[in-house]
Amino acid sequence: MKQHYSFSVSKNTLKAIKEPYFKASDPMATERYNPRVTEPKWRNAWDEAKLFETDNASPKPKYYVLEMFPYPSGRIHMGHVRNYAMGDVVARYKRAMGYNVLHPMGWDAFGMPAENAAMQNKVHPKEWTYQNIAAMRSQLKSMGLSIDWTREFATCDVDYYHRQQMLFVDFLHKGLVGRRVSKVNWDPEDQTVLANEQVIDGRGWRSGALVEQRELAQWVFKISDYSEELLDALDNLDNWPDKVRTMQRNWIGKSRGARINFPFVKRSSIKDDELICFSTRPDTLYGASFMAISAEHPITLELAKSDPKLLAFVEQCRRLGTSTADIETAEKQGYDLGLTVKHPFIEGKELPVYAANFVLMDYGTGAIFGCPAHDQRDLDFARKYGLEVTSVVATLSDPNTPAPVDDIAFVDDGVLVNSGPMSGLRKDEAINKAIDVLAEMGLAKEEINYRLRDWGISRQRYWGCPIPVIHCDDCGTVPVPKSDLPVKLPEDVTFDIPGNPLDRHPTWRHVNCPKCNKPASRETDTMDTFVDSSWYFARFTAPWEHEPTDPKAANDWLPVDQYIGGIEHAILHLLYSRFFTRAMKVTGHLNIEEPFKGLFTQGMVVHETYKGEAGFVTPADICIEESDGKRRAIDIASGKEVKIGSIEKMSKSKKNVVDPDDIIASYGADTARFFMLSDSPPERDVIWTESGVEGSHRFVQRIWRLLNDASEGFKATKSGKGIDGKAGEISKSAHKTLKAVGEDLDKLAFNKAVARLYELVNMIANPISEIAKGNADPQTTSATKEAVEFLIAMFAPMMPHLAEECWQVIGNSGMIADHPWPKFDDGLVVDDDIFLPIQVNGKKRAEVTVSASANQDEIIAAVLEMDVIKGYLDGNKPRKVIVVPKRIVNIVL
RNA sequence: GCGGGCAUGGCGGAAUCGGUAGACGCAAGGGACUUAAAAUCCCUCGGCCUUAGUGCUGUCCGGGUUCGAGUCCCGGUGCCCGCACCA
Repeated sequence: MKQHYSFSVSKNTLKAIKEPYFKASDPMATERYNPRVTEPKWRNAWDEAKLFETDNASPKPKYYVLEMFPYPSGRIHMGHVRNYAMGDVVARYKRAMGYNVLHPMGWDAFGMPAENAAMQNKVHPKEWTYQNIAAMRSQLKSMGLSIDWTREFATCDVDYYHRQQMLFVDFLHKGLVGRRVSKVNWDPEDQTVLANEQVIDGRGWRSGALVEQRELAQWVFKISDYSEELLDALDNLDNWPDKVRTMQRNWIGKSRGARINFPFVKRSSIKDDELICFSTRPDTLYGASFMAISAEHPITLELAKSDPKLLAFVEQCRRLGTSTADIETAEKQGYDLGLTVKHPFIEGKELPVYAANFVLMDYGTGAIFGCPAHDQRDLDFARKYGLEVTSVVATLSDPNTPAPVDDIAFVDDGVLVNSGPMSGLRKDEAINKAIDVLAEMGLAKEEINYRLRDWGISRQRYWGCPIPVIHCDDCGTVPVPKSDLPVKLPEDVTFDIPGNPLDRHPTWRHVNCPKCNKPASRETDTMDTFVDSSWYFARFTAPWEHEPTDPKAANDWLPVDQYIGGIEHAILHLLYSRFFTRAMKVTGHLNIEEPFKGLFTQGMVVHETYKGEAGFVTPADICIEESDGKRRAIDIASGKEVKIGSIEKMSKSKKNVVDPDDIIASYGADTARFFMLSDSPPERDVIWTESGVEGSHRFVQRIWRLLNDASEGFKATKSGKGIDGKAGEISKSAHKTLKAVGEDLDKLAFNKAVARLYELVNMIANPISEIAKGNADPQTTSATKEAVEFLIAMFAPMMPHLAEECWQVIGNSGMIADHPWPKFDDGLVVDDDIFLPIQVNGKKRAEVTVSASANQDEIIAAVLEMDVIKGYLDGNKPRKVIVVPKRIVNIVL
């Protein structure tokens, strides 16, 4: 039996929900709202009406809202609740606004955890995954999301990965896929390859193991061909957070410079005539004092064959890790190769060539010229090996003297000096000039370099989409013909030893070559799971199609109008999806470039941590006591006090997770959803607190009580606008709130919308009480009923079940989920009288209420007549009176 | 190191274009109702003050622009996020 969320304050509330509650003094009083009964009831009603099933053929304008689909880990967590609550508000709001809304759900279902579970628990990954999906689907359904479940799929469904294999084959034919033997990041723990994007601080993003470098034949998607386009198009994604765009820009890492040839002078045994390097600062060539090439550079490797000491140096560089700590502590090291090159500008000058540990083989050409005065790494290196340091850039403040360089290189903008044709030019001009001059000499050309590498997708795993390719000794790699697709995963596999089960399967890999029919073997690598999530949003538009997409449906629905998910996908998933959409355009599956028009990255759900003698304690086992203004956490089981620790992201290791199931069982889905939308701005982290949930739940009960108490009065009245007096005020508040909440929801400012709902309820609470007592006049009752209808419509996207129940209780027919968003009256959102603060010399001293039609002179006259103001004026005339219409009056003495 | 962001009561946060700082919620304190508790309702709630006011002060710190600055500009401090030996 599940223990409910046990805080001292909440116990009574929980008890009260379980038992009907009556006011002691009034046996006729309203029963408490019981979400356990009403929530399932309304979910059934929506299902039966097929309210959220989306028709592609509907003539209404389309709106596609999508939350990043979950990995089926087993149970949903609060982060999911927050994510899907936000998406559901948008979906329901847009639906009410008259859009044909597509709001689907699926499962990012391939991946390592299923294989880990298979190894640990002797359960097949497929079984484990589908069980988890079933459990999580039922949890998500209990949230009351307006999802079209008829479009649901999991990426591990054969139906889905079949289409992914079709896409792969199409990409292959269009030259978007390559096969390369290359150095790859090998995760020794997971025994698989990782993309650069999946290596964080030199460790596998999932396993945390130190990544090794290995040579492997890899399938790659040629994302780097799209570097420029992916970069340029970011400028137009103006409904994306700047932060994400910046991160992608940096990741693509464009830099402009020159590819420069340095002819060898002393060339030893090597056959190359020249050393080619890349530099973004060719302007500083006059300050060059050495050349450095990577330990992995072909010239280094060639020389190392006959030089044991050099070979030792190369191996030492390889051993050096790639983690942050290693890089920061690593000293610049080099090995003099005994070669020299000719300086392109300075007659007779030769530069020595070193192999160096700080030069990367996979950026630029793996070779650089060292200009110590204007590059910190080069300076460190030069100081260590006693090389000359020649400053050739002057500061802007002293443009004739080379900037002095001691331990810190001068890298800022400046004026070139002692630099031949570049002398006297500013940095940027000098770079252009250098490229021009070198180009004329035939020694260089302009070059753009990108940091972005091709996307290696081969994974030596079982639980992924098989790469539909066959290796034939005679024909090479042959794609599986489309008529032979899908290449299904075999189910009879074992996980008792590490490595890829597909590799050791007795029969699966043996096939005949589709071209020559001789015995051949299947590719046993599967695709990186990021491939699965790179096009699922397109599949949702027509998941029934035989082809990967129905291009018309895809073009009609895409791009996704509002995509919502975590910032952690800012680079990987979002960049891959942008590439995939382009690749799908090239292969005719759709005709757009960008998959996501609007992107919103929501913050995490965080919670306090509690630490006892035996480690972290979960919040469900804690009771918070408060006395003398101090909060203490008590472990319920032992009765001992535990330490209240820092606020952290909810995680199993910190044991600070709150199970959504418990919350929904105790308070209902609406309370959980409403709390997730309250208080914190959605892009920021939200702190889960029990008292906060209590507050949301109080609001639920308060609305219910108010509307129930007055339900007879409402049923007997038609709703309408109030003209004057109390009724007029109520209508103004209601219409103003309606306008403001609409604007807030358009901006996804859920926390502000929530605050306005509280304000409106505070405003109409008294009139509702009067109606309940039978004391209200008909006009007030009518205006209040309209305000209540607005209120229900406004919180319906946030608390959909409560909204239906309330809609019914005030005597309205139909379902609010199917009701259009109300329209505010322009005349009611402007005030007749305007309240103006009055400042004297910029400090607030008084206030005045004037008619909205009053002109500036009338306002000034009225203000100057006020006794308070006369007191400040002391008989003098003000030097100046500033009236900002509808804002403020400021009198300057 | 490079790039980006943030800083407002006891707490989460509001404050549209430079115009009443602290909406709304939480917590806290007081009161009503009750045999009692819970629930509910009402009140107080940035700080300071022998003058309680038409008072002073207050949005990380120091300057500036302005009739007026949480908001804009310059300089600094602290924290957070991303990338990182990228030539």
